[in-house]
Amino acid sequence: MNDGSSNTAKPPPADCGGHNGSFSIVSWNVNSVKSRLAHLSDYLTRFSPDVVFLQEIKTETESFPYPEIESLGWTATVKGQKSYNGVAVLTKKKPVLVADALDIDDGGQARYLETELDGRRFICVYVPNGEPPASDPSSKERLIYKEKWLDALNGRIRKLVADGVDFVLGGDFNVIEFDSDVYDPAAFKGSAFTVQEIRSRFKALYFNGLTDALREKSPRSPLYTYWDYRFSAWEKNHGIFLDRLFLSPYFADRLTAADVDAGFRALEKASDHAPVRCVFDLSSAPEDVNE
Amino acid sequence: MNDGSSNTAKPPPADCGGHNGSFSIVSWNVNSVKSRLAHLSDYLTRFSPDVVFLQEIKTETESFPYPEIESLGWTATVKGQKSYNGVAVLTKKKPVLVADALDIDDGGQARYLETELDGRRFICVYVPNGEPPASDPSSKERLIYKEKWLDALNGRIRKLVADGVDFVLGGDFNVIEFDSDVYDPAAFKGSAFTVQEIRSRFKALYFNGLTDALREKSPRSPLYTYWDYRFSAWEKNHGIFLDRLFLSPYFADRLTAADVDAGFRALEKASDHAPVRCVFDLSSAPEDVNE
DNA sequence: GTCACAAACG
DNA sequence: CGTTTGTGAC
Repeated sequence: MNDGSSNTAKPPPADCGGHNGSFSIVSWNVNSVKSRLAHLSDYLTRFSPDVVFLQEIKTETESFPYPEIESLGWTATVKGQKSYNGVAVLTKKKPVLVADALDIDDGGQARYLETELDGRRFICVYVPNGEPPASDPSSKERLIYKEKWLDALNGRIRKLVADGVDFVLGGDFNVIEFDSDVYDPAAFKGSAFTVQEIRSRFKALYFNGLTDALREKSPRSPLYTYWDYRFSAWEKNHGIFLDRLFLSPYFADRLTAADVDAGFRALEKASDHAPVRCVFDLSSAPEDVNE
Repeated sequence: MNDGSSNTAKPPPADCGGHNGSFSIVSWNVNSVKSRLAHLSDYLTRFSPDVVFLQEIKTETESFPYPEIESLGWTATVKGQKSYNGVAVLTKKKPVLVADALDIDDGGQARYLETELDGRRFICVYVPNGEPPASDPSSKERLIYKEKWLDALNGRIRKLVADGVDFVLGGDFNVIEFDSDVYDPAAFKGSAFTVQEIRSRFKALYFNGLTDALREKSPRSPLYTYWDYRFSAWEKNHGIFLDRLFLSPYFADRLTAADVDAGFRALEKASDHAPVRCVFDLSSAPEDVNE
């Protein structure tokens, strides 16, 4: 069984929220921001993250619960869509909206949001799932879309790196990088989460010099961020590592901690994803700079 | 505006629940017993009624929430149906199921439940609405069904009275007896709630010597038990008196109180009907017996 | 299993 | 407005 005790949500350390140079960023696939408003408000109040990436808000931009989020002290930059997908970036100061889509012809699916604040980019992504619909299990259409989407993301990231931009790229990547990232690798063999066409495009992100914050710092093993609602997946700890925080070198050098707040998956009416968080010390030059 | 303050739910008097001969019966159209389980549990715990008539439980007999009701100390006798209608009688001791339908050919709509306990009958009814469907506003089919149903009910009641059976007949009668029983009589003129064919059949119940407990004892004026979910009907007190408790002479002679618990209509996620209650003193012979 | 949505009903 | 049912998604 899984009670999430090793990662149950707890009060923030005193240096959270930007004091003393501490800076924290969270990514959370909330599976409907309206249904998750109580949990999200609770998270914001307790951890006071500086930047929050939300995926699957499942509402249109105009219907985002701005009043509730703003009353807690955050401003929301939103790319919404009816029923499906939808991403948002919450920040304490109003950012510049750099882009609300990748350069891809996908009928305007709300999966990408790039914001800039104090010269840094905060990029929220919801990578396509890629599995065929139940009505047409042999269709490759969604897989091809996922491949194209990851190609476009790699193109964008390559450009930011080339331009020397400091950024954090977080979200639900819908990729199982290693067999050890899923409770039952055999069950996902050949799926859009594991096939070579997808894994290779995912790994290309690293070639741009990015660091996976959770892989770097989280003590959790196995490192899961998603547990299906069905089949008692949470109780059996049948999870998958899907949610990621990728750091450009500037942020990677200043990373102090990263973890999965699995306690939020244990709550009543939880999202099927837990929030993932990374913490930075932005107050001083990193240790290795002086070596 | 309507805050229900004159009838807000309050703790029961010390003699509730069968102590000292006090005996109480409630009728409540819950509009889905599953959706109303919290309110119903609250009601049962606070008022401890001896008999409860539920209408519009909107679930099949097997899907009734027996565990929750039984854990509170009641046994449920249920005539359920998928999606629509459905009636139940809750009692503290297991009753005999006398009938779960009237003698009428209606495709088995779950609208009638007659139980016997300690030689008394407790009869729960959900009278057909009778209004035509929106798709065919001139259809008389449902009105005719309502007429037939009330005829069958009258036949049944006549027989019980003739047999000298003591009983309480409670439920949602879907009849506006007098123009003063509705906030806007003009709006219901010619409707299946008020037309002569229905009112005359409804009034025939009285000819069997029954007493309307609420009309007899409730201080409420106007006496409403239903407020539409739409058009802010509750806030404007645009109500209708639809839910009734009819008493055979034995019960009428021992009636001590009857009222509408409108406070339950004021709650969040309320049913559109309030529970109606009558209280008896069954410990001694009634006053007028010795006169 | 938990979402969102669209009908139908009252 | 607030139920139920059905569909589709993940």
